[in-house]
Amino acid sequence: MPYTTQQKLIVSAVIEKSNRPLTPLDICEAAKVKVPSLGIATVYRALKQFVEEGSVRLVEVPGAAPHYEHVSRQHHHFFLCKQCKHLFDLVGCVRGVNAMAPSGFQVESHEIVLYGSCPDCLAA
Amino acid sequence: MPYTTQQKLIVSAVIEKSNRPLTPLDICEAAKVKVPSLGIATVYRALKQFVEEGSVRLVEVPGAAPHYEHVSRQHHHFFLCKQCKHLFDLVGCVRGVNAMAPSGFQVESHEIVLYGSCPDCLAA
DNA sequence: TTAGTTTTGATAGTTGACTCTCATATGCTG
DNA sequence: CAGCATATGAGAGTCAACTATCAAAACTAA
Repeated sequence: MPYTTQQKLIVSAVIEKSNRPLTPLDICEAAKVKVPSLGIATVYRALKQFVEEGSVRLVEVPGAAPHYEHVSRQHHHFFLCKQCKHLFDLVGCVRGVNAMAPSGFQVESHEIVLYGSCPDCLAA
Repeated sequence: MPYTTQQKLIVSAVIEKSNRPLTPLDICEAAKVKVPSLGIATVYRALKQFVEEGSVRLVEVPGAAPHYEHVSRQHHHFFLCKQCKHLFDLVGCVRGVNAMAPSGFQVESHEIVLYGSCPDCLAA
């Protein structure tokens, strides 16, 4: 049975407190503030465990590295800034998306991603 | 200035004639029928040139390898079968997608992907 | 055709995202 | 707190998708 360690607690806290999906490296950076010796392998191991337990979700977006977010966040989609590569959340969803499939196709889920520039990069 | 070679002509023809997006390996396989000695590096070089010229478009979908398609194909989105990993085209698009972005964000494009099972895999 | 430039194919190398290994450290249970 | 199970960190290894290298071949303009 898994042990509860400082590293896992910090990694979990970082994900839970973030207001956007994070990459394993983002998480490692942020967690090092509390546990400076933290290795990337430990972050990956923690993420794997959390995803299996169901507390964290993998977010895959074309054109971006894999990100992770806490499952408590509701159904939503993403905005990927082409300049800084940051992923932002979009609130809400468009109706009728699943109806785009032709008959005979069974839709299980969908993903919507907008691409462009975020306010910060537009200002710079 | 770029030369016009047999290899590039074949690669271009393969992409143009396909009714779905292809991976570099798909393209290499198909083109080898005409140019058996074709190397994968040449396919990548041709793809890079075509994308720069604007005649071919890169299609990135999470859960699938990078695919390429001819730009003459109209705006559309994709259905990824989770079983056979084939990418299918969807006709049409949903209105109001770009309006999902909060003010301050500049949207350039969007991508919609449906995930599920295709008719063939459902039948099997 | 010739001369110069570009392209090709085979293969080695690179990159990013993990995953494994193992000695050491930490957490848990009695 | 003793003793065993699990976890950690550092670095090596893996894997897929490219990308660089370079001698030989193909292309183009004159």
